[in-house]
Amino acid sequence: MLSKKTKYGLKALAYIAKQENNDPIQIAEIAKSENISHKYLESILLTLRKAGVLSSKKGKGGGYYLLKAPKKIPMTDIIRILEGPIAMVPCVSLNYYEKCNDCEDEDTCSVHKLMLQVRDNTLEVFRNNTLADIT
Amino acid sequence: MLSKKTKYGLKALAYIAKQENNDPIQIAEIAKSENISHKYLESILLTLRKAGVLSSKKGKGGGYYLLKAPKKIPMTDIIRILEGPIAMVPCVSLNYYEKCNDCEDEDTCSVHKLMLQVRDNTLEVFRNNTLADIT
DNA sequence: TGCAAACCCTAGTTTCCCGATAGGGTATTG
DNA sequence: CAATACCCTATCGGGAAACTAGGGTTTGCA
Repeated sequence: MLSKKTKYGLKALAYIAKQENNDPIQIAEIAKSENISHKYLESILLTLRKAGVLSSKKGKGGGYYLLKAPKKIPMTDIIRILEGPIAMVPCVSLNYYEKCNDCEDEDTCSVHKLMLQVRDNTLEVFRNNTLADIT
Repeated sequence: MLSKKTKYGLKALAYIAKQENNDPIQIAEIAKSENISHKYLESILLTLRKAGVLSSKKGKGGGYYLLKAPKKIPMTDIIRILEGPIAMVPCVSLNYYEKCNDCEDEDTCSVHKLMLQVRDNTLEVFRNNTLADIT
């Protein structure tokens, strides 16, 4: 299941990407439009800023804006920042690999093989979609 | 992320399906072989039994056995029993649909469109794999 | 018949983390 | 300098996930 953090983050990014120009958008505006708690959204945008997807401008007239063109931002990046691993099991994760402590051999593990297929398919969807595609 | 419940359940089912004949297998044997807590595995197998995937035999020499041939048991069934919805968001779930309370129109929702693609791809993997494929 | 093997079942308990809030700090504009 | 808006850390409640406890019931075999 997708966390609300990821969902809200995606919606917020889509909202920002939807703008004509790249002027900073205020948290309050996004929060109101997308029905997200102001404070919670703030923490999510902060995460995206630290990860280098967004940048911000302080003070009056400030807000958040994209650092790259929406077309240049693949879903894989955003999902990994907000949700973490794309794989359903750590032992098939590319970026967050972790060995299972209950199974000895991954090559013969029944779950491993199956989840590898799921990961590959999901990854393809996220790779073929950029922020521009979901606006 | 896949829950341990699902992971353990899949491993246990694969173990049972791997047997030559369909003689009952004891919980203890599976638990030991797959490094799963006996009691926890017991509750998982119980779920699978109630869902009609497994049946059991009580008393000495008893255990769990499959009700259908592994080839006839698609992954979709097992995943839905153990994990619940396959979709990452309730609003794109076939079997567990639920409307988002934060978004008004699903057709214009950026998250909705994306997650629909993911669901379709994941579903295809689970439909094309039966228990026989993961043994 | 009786004991031991195994499953049956309910109800905890513990741990973890998600979602959200609080409360201030800091920079910028006019 | 005052209002605006982002910056940052800490905390907290609730709920689910991952087991655990403790018995009950059925069955096979000596």
